[in-house]
Amino acid sequence: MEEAKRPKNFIEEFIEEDMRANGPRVQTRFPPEPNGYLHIGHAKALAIDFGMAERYGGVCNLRYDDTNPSKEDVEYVDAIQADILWLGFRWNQILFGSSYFDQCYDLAVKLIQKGVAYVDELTKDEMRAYRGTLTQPGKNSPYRDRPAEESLDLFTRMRAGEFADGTKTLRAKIDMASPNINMRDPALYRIKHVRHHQTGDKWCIYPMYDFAHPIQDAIEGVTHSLCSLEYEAHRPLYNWVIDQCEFDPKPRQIEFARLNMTDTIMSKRYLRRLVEEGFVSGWDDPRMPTLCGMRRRGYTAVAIRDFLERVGVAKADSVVDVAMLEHCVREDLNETAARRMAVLDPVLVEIDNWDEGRVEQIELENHPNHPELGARKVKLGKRVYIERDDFAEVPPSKFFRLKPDGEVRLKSAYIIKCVGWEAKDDGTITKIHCTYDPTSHSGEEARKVKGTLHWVNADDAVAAELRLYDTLMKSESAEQEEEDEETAVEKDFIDRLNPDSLVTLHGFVEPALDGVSAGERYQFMREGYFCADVDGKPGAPVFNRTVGLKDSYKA
RNA sequence: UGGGGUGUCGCCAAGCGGUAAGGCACCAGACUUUGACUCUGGCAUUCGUAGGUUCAAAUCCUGCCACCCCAGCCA
Repeated sequence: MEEAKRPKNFIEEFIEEDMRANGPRVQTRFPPEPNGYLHIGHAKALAIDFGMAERYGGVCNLRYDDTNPSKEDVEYVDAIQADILWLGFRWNQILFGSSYFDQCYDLAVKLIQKGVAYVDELTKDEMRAYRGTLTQPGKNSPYRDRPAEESLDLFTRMRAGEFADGTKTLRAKIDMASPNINMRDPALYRIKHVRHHQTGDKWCIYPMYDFAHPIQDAIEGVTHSLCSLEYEAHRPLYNWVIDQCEFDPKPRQIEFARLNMTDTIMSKRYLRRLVEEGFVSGWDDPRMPTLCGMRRRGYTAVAIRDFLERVGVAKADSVVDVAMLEHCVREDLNETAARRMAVLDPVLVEIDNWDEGRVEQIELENHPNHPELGARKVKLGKRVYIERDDFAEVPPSKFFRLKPDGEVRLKSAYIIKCVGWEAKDDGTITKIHCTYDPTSHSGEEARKVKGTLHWVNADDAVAAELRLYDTLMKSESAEQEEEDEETAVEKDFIDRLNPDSLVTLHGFVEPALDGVSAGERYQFMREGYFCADVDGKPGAPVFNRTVGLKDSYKA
C-alpha cells in the first residue's frame, strides 16, 4: 500500500540535508531512563526515533540511559522493552549507557590531561553560589586552576572510593561567565556510593547525562540524536563534549516538542504519585496514559501510531486534544472489532404475545462491514433487557426509541410495540410491556421503523460488571480557571483528578461474551467499545466510555 | 532580567516572496435493522503585533508583545 503522503517535517529536512553532505548513513537511538513505565509521550519520541531510522534505511538502537543508579530499577527495563515491541517497533540492538562507563572514564581522564576538566571540591551549595544567576555571571572555583596532575590524582582516587558522596566533582572547564548557564563549568562526574542495577559495585562515580550522552552517541555511530526541546540549551555542551573528546564523525542533536494532551498527566513524577498513593491500581491501570495502561484499556498499537503520525513533529509547544487520540482508536476499532450486545443500565421488557418458554435463535452478524468475520446465534425469549434510557414515558420530540404506543426494532429480530409499563412508587420503571409483530422478522419484511435497539435475552444473559473509564483529569471550565488565576490558588494536581474516571455498572452481556479470552476487542452497539481486560476476567469487561461515547444520541 | 526557543482556524499542523494544504473538533444535509458507522457540503480576505522593503509578504527587514526552557553533584 502506498503510504499516505504527508509533508516532510523539519527533522526530515535536516536529515536529508545531512545525508547530502555526509553520506547516506542514518542512525538514531531511543534512550529511556529505566525509572518508570513508558507513556504516550514516550511513544511520540519512540515513533520519531525509530521512524526516522526506518524511513532513511538506517537503524535505531534501544539504549537505556542509566547514568543515575539511585533513581533506576531493573523492573523497568523489561517493561520498556515489552511496550516498544507492542507498539511494533524493532530495535537494532539493546544497549546500556552503563556499558560505556569505562570509555567515559578514559575520556574524562583525557579531558583532565587536556586541561579542560578539573576536580572541584566545592559543596553543592557553594557551587550554586559560584554559578551566578541568569543575569549575573558566575565566578571561578578556587580549584579551577589546580594542576592537571592534581585533578588526575584526585579523580583516580574518586574512582577508588576514597571520598564521600558530594565531596568532589569532576567539572568541565568552560566559561563561568557564559550567558548559557549550562556552560558554566557543568559537572561531568559525581561520586555516588550506590550499587548500579547493571554494573553492580564496580563504580562509585557516575557520569552526568550531559557528559555520557554525547559519548554514547558518538561511540555507537549515531548520526542524529533526537530529543525533546528542553535539551536545546544543552546542545552547545553536547557539541563541546564531542569536540573535546575529538570524535569524528560528529552526531547531531536535533530537538522537537514533546507531546502534551488535554486531560492527561504526562509527568512521570505525577504518574508515580498516582500509583504510589493508590489513586490507580498500578502503572497499567486502564486510566493511565502509560502504554501498558492504554493496552489494557483496549487501545491498539495501530491506533496509537496513527495518532502520533497525525500529531506530527514540530517545535511549537502544543497540547493535543485527546479527541484526536480517541478518533484514531475509534477508527481502528470500528474496522476491526467484532460486535457484541451489552446493556449497561438494564430495564426488563416483557413481550406479552410471546409464548412463555418459547425460544427463537436469532442470527447476529459479527461485523456489519465484514461478513467474513461470521455470525453468531443468540437466543430470544419472552423477556429481554434494553437500556433504561432507550425508553421514555414522556418522549422528547424526535425521540426514535421506545415510547408509549411506539414501535421499535430489536436489533436483528422483531419489531415490538410498547403497550404499557410497571413502575415503583417513586416512578422507577420495573418492567415494560410490549407486543411483537411476528411478521416483522429481520430481513423478511421491508417494513421500517425509525428506531432499532440493542438488547440482551433475559434468560441467559450474563450479569457483568462493566467498568467505564474516562480521563484521569477533567478539564476545568474557563470560569474556574479564571477564578483560580485571580485568587492565585495553585491547586495540587490531585485536586484536579476526575472523580468519575472509573465508574462500575452492573449490566448484562450476551452469552457469547462469557469467557472471552484476554485482549479480545468488541464494539457495542451505539455505546462504544470495550475489550476483555488483559487479565481475561470473563464477565468483567472494560468499557471505554471516552472512546465509545461519541455524541451518539441527544435526548 | 542573561541565554536559548516558539507564536498560522477551538486543537494539532503544512507553508520557505506569487496571493492560506490536511487532520481533529464543530455545523448542515444524505444514508442507516441504533441516532453509530459511512457519505456530501460548510468552517482563517487572514497568518502574535506595529511599521518597513516589494508589482506582490504568513513567508524578507526593524521594533514591540506573549508563552516555553535553563541557575540538579536529575535525565
